[in-house]
Amino acid sequence: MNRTYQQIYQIIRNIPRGKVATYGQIAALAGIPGSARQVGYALHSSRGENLPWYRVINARGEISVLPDPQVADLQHQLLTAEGILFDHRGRINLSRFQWQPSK
DNA sequence: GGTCTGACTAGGT
DNA sequence: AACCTAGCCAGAC
Repeated sequence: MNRTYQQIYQIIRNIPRGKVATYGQIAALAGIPGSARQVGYALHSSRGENLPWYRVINARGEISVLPDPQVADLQHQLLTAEGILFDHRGRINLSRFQWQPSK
């Protein structure tokens, strides 16, 4: 595993309970702004890492289209269990629930 | 080593 | 607000 992936994982581990972060946000924090896709890839190849992967969502506040719909369902449950609310279209209010590091 | 794919995003329409 | 497009770059083949 390379250093960038480790940074990505470390950042995700820092997302506090009850908050979410976007792929692009994590990419920027990991020093690879504009490379949100790589964050998605890092997650995809991270099964086994001890990560709150479910706190990572896309920039529109939605659970991304995942390879496995059951995983998306699980993600929805886990977030709800932390007190994060979804609107009737399945979207999270980012201005309310997005993690604001160092602020 | 060229091409294609995709847990994405910002910007334009 | 929804849809389209170009840009993105690590893996898979």
